Amino acid sequence: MRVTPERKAETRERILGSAMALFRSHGVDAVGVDAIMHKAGLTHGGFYAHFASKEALVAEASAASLARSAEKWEQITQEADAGGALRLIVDSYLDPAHVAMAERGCVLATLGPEVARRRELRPAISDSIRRMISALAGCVPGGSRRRALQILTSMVGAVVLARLADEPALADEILAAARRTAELP
Amino acid sequence: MRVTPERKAETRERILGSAMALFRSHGVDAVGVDAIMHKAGLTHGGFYAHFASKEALVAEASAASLARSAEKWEQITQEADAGGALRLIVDSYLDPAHVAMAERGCVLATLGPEVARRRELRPAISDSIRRMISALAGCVPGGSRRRALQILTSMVGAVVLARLADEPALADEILAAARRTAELP
DNA sequence: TGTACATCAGTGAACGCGCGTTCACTGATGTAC
DNA sequence: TGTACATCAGTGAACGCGCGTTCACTGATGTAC
Repeated sequence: MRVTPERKAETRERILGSAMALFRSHGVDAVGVDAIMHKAGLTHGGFYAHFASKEALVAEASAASLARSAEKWEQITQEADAGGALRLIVDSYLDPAHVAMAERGCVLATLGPEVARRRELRPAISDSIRRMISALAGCVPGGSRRRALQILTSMVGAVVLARLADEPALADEILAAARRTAELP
Repeated sequence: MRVTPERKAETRERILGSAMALFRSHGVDAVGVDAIMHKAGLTHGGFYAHFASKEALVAEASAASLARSAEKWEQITQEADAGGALRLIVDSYLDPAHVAMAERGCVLATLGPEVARRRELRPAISDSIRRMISALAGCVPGGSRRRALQILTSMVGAVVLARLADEPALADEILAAARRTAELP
């Protein structure tokens, strides 16, 4: 059943979206092409009309997920004053809701080590990391890149650690400490 | 070929050691029982004389790897004065050599998200995290638990991010920023 | 101490299963006249 | 505008392959007498 280019693009986006959510929830290797296509409302055979291989999808999905985060941060810094933007970014990142909803969470904290093992993905991921650092630096006193890195670094570590905590109290303590590193009470 | 209990225990440790290294290098799902046993100098069939299943090995290997890190930190705090211990822990964690050698690296940064998805592993992992926090708090001014959490959090995030960097300069900048969070130049 | 039997760590073939990928087919839509 | 053919997104059966696990077997060592 032939379809307009627009509808084909929509289907492709739907597959990408399903993949982004499933990879972040369960990890790249634990999610099959079958599950991704099913979540997108299709059957597995049609996958190869949109992507050359599962690996190609992994590359595109992880890069796109993180680029979306970078874009969101850039928007926030453009729409709010420096202090407000920093608060918005940090509070939403260190929100227990972010910890709980890995399927929509930051790729750095959900798939960081898995993505790092695929060397060919690093350039695209690093581009988004640089954008995130710049966005943070733009709303930090003095525009300090080092301060931006300190904040990014502790936010990513905090979410990774909070997800490992077996008690909410420990997770909350971890998130609160990272909030302090960003100099927010 | 029957064997003394001591030799059996040695073999078991060898399998565990192979698994710990391979999981950290390539991820849990990318490493098969076959590869683990081969690295231990055995054939795959013998695996089940030592572990009930691959999942049981994953649980034991990840918990043991992290417990070893916790133990190392505790030893350092006992053998050095506070300032020296903090410097030793932080410098070795934020060493580019740690970033490069994932197979011997901290489980939090190599397998954090993967382990977090297996809920049943969280208690054992959290126990080690608590020990690491206590060890750090013991060598931080005022014994501050919050300071310990801030340091742990940024160290884990820094290693995750440094492994994603496509250029050594970016990785070094990330590690240097985290070193500053620990108030080391 | 020496002999006969029991044990069981480790081997390697075999198992079922789910994976990524391929392929013949379909039918709705695009294009040519 | 209407008709005939070409295209190709999506279907679902089939493929080879590697995985986790099982199992009959082996032979070195432990135990009983």
